[in-house]
Amino acid sequence: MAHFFREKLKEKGLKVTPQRVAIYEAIVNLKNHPTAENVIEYIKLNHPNISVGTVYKVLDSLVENELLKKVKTEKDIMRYDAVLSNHHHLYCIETERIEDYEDENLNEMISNYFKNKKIKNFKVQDIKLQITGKFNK
Amino acid sequence: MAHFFREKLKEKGLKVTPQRVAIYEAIVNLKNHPTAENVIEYIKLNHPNISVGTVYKVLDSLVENELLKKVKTEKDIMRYDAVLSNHHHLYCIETERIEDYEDENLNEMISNYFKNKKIKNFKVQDIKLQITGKFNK
DNA sequence: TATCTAAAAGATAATCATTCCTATTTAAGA
DNA sequence: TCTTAAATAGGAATGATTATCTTTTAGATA
Repeated sequence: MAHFFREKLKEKGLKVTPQRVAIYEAIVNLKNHPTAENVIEYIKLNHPNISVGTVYKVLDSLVENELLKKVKTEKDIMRYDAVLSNHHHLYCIETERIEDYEDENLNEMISNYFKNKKIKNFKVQDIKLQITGKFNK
Repeated sequence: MAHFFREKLKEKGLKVTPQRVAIYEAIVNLKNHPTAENVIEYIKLNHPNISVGTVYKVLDSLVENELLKKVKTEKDIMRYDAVLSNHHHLYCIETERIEDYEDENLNEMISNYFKNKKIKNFKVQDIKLQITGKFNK
């Protein structure tokens, strides 16, 4: 995992720094699509000297270089996702929980639909589902 | 339009104030899913005495009372939508443009799909598509 | 129509996540 | 090991949003 990340950084011409590795690991370990603040808090435990500004900068540059994804939320706070494969999200209406949802059949069905049905004046590049609902206890 | 809004306010037990009407009209007139700031700027033209705090408070309460919807964006800025019917959004990757996309057939297809295919431990309540791509010039 | 009252608005201060700035440090190629 | 551009630390600045407190007002009631 860390190895994959290091390789990806190199590919993109980014330096492999302990800060970047720690921040990436934080996102992976934290699960549930952490916010920048979640990451900062988590990072502090084992890397108390990594500065807040660095976390923001690293998150931005990782998103820009496609090593992380941003997840849209109802709230105005950004959350981050280390899963890069094409997937959708389940949003819980009761809690802040967000889970990944992968479904190849669904992807295929939708992609077929838009092969026939064109949207006027718009070229589709990517389709993501926000599936809102409730997790069973 | 303004009439519909006034009735809705009454239904919800909210007072019909000039501020609320002006802010609602701003959202409708501005099209393209304005931000709070867009609204503030627009409002200033004809209602220079409506305060910034009021705009935020009104937007919040209208969303809470389902007279407006929030639109998720890549950026961490919330945008607002006066269209309440079930619809999806087209996001332009080049500009900030967001357009509504209504498609009954699509809704039906997806809803059928999830009638059969259940998601484990999750009760689906609503599904929204974020369709990313490019508008033709 | 005048009175009353809770709700709403205004004004401004406070908050707080994010960005900016600059000196210092460091990854990694020569 | 040396060099240098890139990255980080630390802290100040920003700016959107929220909170607070006072004044105003919508709308119910008499």
